[in-house]
Amino acid sequence: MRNHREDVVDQALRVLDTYGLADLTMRRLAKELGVQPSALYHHFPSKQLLLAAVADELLARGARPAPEGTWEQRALGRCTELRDAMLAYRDGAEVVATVHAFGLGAAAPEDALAEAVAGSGAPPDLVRSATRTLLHLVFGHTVDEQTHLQAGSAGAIEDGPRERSDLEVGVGLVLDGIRSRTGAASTSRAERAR
Amino acid sequence: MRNHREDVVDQALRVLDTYGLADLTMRRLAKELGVQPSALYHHFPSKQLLLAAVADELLARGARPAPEGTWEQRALGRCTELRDAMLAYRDGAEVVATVHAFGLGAAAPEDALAEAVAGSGAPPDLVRSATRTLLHLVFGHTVDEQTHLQAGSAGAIEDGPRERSDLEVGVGLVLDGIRSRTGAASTSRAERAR
DNA sequence: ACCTGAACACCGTTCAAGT
DNA sequence: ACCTGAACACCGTTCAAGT
Repeated sequence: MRNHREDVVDQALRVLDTYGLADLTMRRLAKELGVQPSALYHHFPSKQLLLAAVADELLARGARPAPEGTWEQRALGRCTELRDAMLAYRDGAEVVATVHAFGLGAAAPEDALAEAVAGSGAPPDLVRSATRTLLHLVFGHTVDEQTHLQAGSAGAIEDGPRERSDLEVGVGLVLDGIRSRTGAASTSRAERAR
Repeated sequence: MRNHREDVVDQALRVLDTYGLADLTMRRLAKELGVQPSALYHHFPSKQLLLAAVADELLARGARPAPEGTWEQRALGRCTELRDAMLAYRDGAEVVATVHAFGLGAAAPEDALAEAVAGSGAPPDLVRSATRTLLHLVFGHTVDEQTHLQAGSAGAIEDGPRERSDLEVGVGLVLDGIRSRTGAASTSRAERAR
């Protein structure tokens, strides 16, 4: 029955998707792996760090080839890539958002988004702020969306299209904001606005 | 020892601020009130609904008089009001964000922000999307900020100013985005962008 | 390197019964 | 209306010991 780290993460993702985050407990996961709960601590020092690995793997599985086009199209592409990756697993958005709130999780998704935003030509400080703004927006929106999708799974009328456009509108507002700061005036207005 | 609903919420806020969200358990709260854990279920049907009442009270205590000025100034005022209210209690941002993610909590804070955003003259759909965008931004940012503030309380160098400006930059980007959609072209570009 | 067995110190919630 | 007492079905984590 000897498991490796990857087996544990893989089974955790399976438990998450099947039973939800509330049932993704160390004991439940151990049982599913045919092992004692204490055995998990050979692979991860805490549940929190196990969850971080789960979030990283979840996002890695939803990764897409780098988007092409204008920087706006690439930024929007990265945002929807994140959204779709989180929606692909039950409670995926909550897992990723929680891990991020604890300051854990890989930096790759944020870096990829920052690369696209940097394409605007904005100064580094603004790129950093704008990237974090977009990340918060995608996380918050997707947690909401997933909650409603999962709660309303019994409902007849699906409000998927409205949700989708809602994220795109939000991202669009931020991208417009970046453009309005980097486009017209070459005076460092963003610097003084602090 | 007979407690009312408000006594329970008040004590919960005290426990939250003193020991943090992880220690705000039904059993701990009951002990602090000099009561059996089961007694709390006379006042609230579940911990989740107790937390919702705690989040509402926390925001109510941080409420400020309606801000004046342009709609941008009023919107920013509402965002910083929310931020400051959450930062006033230990783990306040996490409590409010969690309650909101579960679809609970009062609508008043969102309504107040929506009122300011509506001052832009944007169509109702855009006001709704922009308001939710700002809310996600404020929650996400403040959870991050509070995590860092509490984690780095032992550190010598405080990065408060950078954090503060970071939220204001993010909000500014969104407000600029709204203006760019409602200002120049009166053609309903926002409608077609869906 | 990976796991067992047993324990420690907790959880949220229910329910019959008391005043 | 508000609370007690007791129970049910769980948690995350530690640690000595096994192979």
